[in-house]
Amino acid sequence: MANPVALLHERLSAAIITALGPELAGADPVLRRSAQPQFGDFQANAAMALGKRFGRPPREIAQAIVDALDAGDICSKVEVAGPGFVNLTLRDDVLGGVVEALLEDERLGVPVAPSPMTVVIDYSHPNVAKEMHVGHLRSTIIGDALVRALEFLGHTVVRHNHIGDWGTPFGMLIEHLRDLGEEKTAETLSVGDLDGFYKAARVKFDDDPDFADRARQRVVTLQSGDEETLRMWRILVAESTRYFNAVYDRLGVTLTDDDIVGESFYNPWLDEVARELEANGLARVDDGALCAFPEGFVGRDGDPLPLIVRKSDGGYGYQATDLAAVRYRVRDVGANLLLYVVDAGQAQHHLPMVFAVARDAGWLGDSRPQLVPFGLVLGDDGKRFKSRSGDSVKLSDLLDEAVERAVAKVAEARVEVPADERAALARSVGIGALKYADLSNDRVKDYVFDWDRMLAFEGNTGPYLQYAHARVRSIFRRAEGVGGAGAAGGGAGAVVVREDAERALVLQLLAFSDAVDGVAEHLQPHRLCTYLFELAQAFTSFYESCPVLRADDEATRASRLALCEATARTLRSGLGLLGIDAPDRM
RNA sequence: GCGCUCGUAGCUCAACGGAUAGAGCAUCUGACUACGGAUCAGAAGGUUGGGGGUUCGAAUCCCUCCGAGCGCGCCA
Repeated sequence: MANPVALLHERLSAAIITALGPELAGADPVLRRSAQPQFGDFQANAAMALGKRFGRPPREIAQAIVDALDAGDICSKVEVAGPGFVNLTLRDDVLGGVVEALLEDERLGVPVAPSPMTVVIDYSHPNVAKEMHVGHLRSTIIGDALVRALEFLGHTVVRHNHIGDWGTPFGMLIEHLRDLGEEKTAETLSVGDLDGFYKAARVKFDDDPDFADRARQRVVTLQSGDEETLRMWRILVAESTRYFNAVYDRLGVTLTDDDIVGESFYNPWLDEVARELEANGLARVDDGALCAFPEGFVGRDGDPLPLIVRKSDGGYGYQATDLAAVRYRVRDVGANLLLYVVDAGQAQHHLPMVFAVARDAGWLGDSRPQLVPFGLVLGDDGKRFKSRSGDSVKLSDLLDEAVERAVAKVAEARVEVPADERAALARSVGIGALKYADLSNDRVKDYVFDWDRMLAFEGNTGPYLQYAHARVRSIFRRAEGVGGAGAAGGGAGAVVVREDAERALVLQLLAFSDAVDGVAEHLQPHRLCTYLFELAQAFTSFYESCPVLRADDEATRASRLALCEATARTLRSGLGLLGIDAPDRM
């Protein structure tokens, strides 16, 4: 049988039409999981709103829908309750069929999106010759999780790593490179001392007027396209991206060099962007700078807030670059949806202004720009997460510590892990814990960083989920060892759902599709985290109360093995969509 | 001053406008000759920052006040 929930949705829609008339075609039956298990498996909440609309008691409407509903092949019980809820309980044989179908389906019951989009997603965006820190961590892993979910749903996703590789600081950085020598520069950047390099340049810029003059001059030379200056600029970019890639690799994200479309990429179009805005009357010169004043943005004094397209010195800044990027992503990439995974505080004026100007200029067409803002990482003092020295925490140091702590945890493992697997396992656990701790919180809120909590094997953590997965896998190792029937492959026998714990597990397996949809629709990875945690809990509960290998009879054993198989695959797949490994043993 | 975001159990967090606001941690009570106890079963813990409003129904939407964080002209 196809997904019984989807079927039920169709039948309820049909019943609404039968009961209330054809004008209700397309009405949402408001089908949800039940608030409480004792009410049933699902509830349909449409009757209350419809009662209002038709001026009839909601319970009467609910009863009419139930009378018109043809769902005997799906539900064992359908009843009206409370103010007008329709409570629905699925048949046990239907639930058994669900698991059999899931095991036949590579996609684990997640359909592809009916109307696939082309999505450009702007995330990670570190700055050349500048260290990556926790803010980049959030952008990178949230963006990466969204990418994976959107791609899984069949959308075309174009990653844009909008690295900061252009603009004023490069005068200073290139001059510092010249002073330091190319070889020494490459060495410094490749070992990851990006902050050291940047700060040294900064200090010279602030303290040495002569250096500052050279730096300012160098920006002009760079932007005018001087080949020798560009060559030095490329050294900075190449060494930095090599370092970024090393971090991405450790982090296990999908970004590659092919995804780098930095600020410099848009340089050739900036003049055109400025000219077009000026010609359209959308920008005018104010205080020497070419500014656009989109409606609805006011500054401190209540004056219109400018978006500075071209600075008074004739140069272009990030605002022009972002305008050109919108134009490029819509016109040349063909994006329907533009996502920006950015710090919530950082771009609260800037990007909405860019969107407003781009819309006024007609560059957006039917495409939709969408901020995907995220909150701060806080220390246990409730303030912005900092290292002991008070600096922002280097992302690479954070990764080191995560793996280091995981090594210690893995050493305590009860199950012998072969020595050659230990390093990889510690990495999977440490990095997974770090990512899960971040992704499991509502993206837009600040969250408190706590090593002990994230690496705990109890509670809503990465390790708990990985552990649940490893336990299921362990059953299969044993089953194979014994050589019993239906050992590994699964999907062989009929699935019989009898115990409460089996029922709860199957209902949770059935909800995977909604969880993935929720991530894509709301751009919130934490929905999948919550789902997987509940799945892991449903499994361990089943695991405690329903013997698998020692089941009473062969049919039950095969049925429960199939449940285990579906659980393991869903856990692995779900963790995979979050960018987290699912080791077979830990 | 204006704007944006947030405020839920002691702590960390959930909850497409739906029923009695749910988890985890910590606390307390149970279950170990274990298909992996890094677990499970259960108890206790709440005026959803305060006050109004809309709605059959509000943690969720609107207004207001309080509190926290962030932003507001040539840096990104």
